[in-house]
Amino acid sequence: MKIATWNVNSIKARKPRILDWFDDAKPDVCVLQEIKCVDDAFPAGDFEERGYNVFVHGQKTYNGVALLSKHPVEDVIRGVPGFEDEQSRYIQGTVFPEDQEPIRVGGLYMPNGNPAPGPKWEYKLAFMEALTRHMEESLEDEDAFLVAGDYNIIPTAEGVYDPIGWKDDALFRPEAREALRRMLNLGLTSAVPTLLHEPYYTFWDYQGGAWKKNNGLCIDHILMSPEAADRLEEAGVDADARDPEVGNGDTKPSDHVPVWATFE
DNA sequence: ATGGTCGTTACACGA
Repeated sequence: MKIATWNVNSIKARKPRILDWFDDAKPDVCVLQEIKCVDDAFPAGDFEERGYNVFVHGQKTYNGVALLSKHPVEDVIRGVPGFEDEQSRYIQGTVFPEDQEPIRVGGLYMPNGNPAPGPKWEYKLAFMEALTRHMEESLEDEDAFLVAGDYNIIPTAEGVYDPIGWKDDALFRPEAREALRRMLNLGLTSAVPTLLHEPYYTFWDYQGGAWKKNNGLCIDHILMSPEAADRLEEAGVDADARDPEVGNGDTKPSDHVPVWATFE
């Protein structure tokens, strides 16, 4: 079973590229971030005709997340439990494959947090704390659980092309890296680094020719509970999706690329 | 040397 995450930066602007990727990558489950539309504006039909059940936690202009699954989904949650939030940044559901054990899948769009310090940074700190608490509570159930998405956190210096230049950025500040380590210390494991033993990026800014210079960041992650990690088979990053020369030339790429993992 | 991001929205903001 293949589970993917992708910050698409507008479902409307990106639709042809997204559908091409779905037809090629064929994820069983995919969480999308920054869909930038309300629930009713999400093009559910395009995914339903490909066999997906569609769950949306939308928001106009900013944010918005979705959960797509070829398998039945139950217990859908919108928003981080216990965290009052006007912004649509989290969706979760329990996926029931026909011939495998179920797995709870969370789709995350963490606040960016810039500029730091300031109210946006404070919001990010509060969100990270609430998400950590939700992860901790979820782990008590001791079943397969993962949170995939745009964490907006660079884990280590290997995850940024210019660590010194980014040291005060909300994506790389010590408090953000600490928050991610706190999640890992709960017992969660990051899927891609477990199997890919080299640095990698998942985001390249639109500005400054970042893609051509490979000025990337590693900010999209899949964190797995021990029970999910035990079932991990493969994991990867579809970096080609960032290349304007590859794929649908009429549609510009997202600044993020899909990150995925497969489970037995 | 020149211009040098994108998406949504509306003439600015967030990333």
